[in-house]
Amino acid sequence: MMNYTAFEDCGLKRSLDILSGKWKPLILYHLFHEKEIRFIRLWRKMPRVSKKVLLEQLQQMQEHRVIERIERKGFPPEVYYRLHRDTEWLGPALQMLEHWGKGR
Amino acid sequence: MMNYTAFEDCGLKRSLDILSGKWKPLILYHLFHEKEIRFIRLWRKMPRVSKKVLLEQLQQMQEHRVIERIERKGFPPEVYYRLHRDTEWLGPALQMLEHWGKGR
DNA sequence: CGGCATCCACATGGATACTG
DNA sequence: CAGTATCCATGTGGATGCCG
Repeated sequence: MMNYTAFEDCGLKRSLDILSGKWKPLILYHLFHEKEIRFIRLWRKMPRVSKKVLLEQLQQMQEHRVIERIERKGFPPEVYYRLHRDTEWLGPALQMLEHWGKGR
Repeated sequence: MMNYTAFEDCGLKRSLDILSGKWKPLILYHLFHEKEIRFIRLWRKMPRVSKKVLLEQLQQMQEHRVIERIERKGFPPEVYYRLHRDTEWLGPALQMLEHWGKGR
């Protein structure tokens, strides 16, 4: 078996804190599909979240460099979100979790 | 890039719900190290959790087949916890998360 | 349209004491 | 020692409305 000493300072906890929550996995799902998605469109895909909460989740994910925010000036405003590069390479791990999760 | 259609039914959300929380990542950490650990010993390693909460977390993890509970009859009672086999093969994914988490 | 400000409900975690 | 029962604090998510 592998050496799990790496868990010691619990980056694991930090990751899980960052990626989990009521809506973040769903957001991740959509961003893995669309690469770049406009806020209003993302919101329409998740009709059960309030705008406030969706925004909060997105902001937290920005702070943790899970996603990036792209703003195109003008009126009405246009804001897009996309995965951060660092998150893309996490894809395989997330897919394992996805697969594992289906068994429960 | 990979095909992330697998996220569709959001096993990802289920996994993250199951593995995250205030103490579960820590519990996982200890179990990845010790393989089989007695309740009281685990508790002493996590002095800031109340016994009640620790027990709750362990029970939930049992229900989701993340860990197994082993009881050795007698008095005083002896109860051990260990990772479920299905969780062990998740190790690599968790290590990626561990590594990724350190960067934030 | 994207983002805030309020106010609020409820689930989750916590302190403590008790039992077999 | 392992597990339960109470009671309680608080944070996270939610409904709604306003603003540039």
